[in-house]
Amino acid sequence: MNANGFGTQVKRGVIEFCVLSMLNRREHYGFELVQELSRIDGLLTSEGTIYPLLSRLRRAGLVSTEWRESTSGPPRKYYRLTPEGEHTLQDYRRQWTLIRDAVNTLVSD
Amino acid sequence: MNANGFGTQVKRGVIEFCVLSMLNRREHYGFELVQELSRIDGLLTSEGTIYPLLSRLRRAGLVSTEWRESTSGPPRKYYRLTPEGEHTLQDYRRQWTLIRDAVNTLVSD
DNA sequence: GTCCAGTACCTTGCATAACAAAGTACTTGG
DNA sequence: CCAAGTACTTTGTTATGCAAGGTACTGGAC
Repeated sequence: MNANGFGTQVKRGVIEFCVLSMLNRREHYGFELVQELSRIDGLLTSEGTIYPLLSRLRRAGLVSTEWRESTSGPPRKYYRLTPEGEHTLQDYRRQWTLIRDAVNTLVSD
Repeated sequence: MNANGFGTQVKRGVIEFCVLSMLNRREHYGFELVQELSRIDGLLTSEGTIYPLLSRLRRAGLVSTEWRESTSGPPRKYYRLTPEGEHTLQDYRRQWTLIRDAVNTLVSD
């Protein structure tokens, strides 16, 4: 309800969209997604958000995973979009554009 | 998770923002908000969403209410922004701009 | 050689909120 | 007189962000 709540609630919707978009560009591992998103003003997030999200995307068949060794730490689990994931992303893009424009119209004073 | 889920999740964040913006322009009663929002493509909503939201805004001190008779139906509960509500709206505007631009940058291919 | 920070994964529990559904009550037209 | 529209409210379900805590490996500082 307060200032923090707004960001939280909006992010609830857009984080999944952002993750799919990032995976559409190239594969990422989870920790990397957390770091890259958190570097962006307004999208600060944490492992407790991203890892469960990635599990859901996997269960839904939108991403596939592959373990790979790292030269400097624990192994990493890489995620990439499946064809179904690409299709879903397209759909999200349409919906995002719709909602974004609706909101911009409504809230402009 | 599916196509419907996306809209739901994004709306979870922006509906409150939209309602505050609409109340900033002029007072509205609840049913009216449901109808006006639902006319906008991408913001379809229902009474089960708006009435609890208005209660929360009232409890948080962001809106004030006033019952008024209608010439054509049951009495209406009108909502208007409090000074604190206006302040919160300003804050939401900043956050929305931040997140909107971040998402637009991220998801543009 | 031991300790601490960093990397990288995962899970549990809590709080929040959209929505469907059902309920109340008043008004108007057929 | 009763169905449909207006208008408000509440209950239960479900989803999800996040804090917090856990595991495990690596490398540098002391």
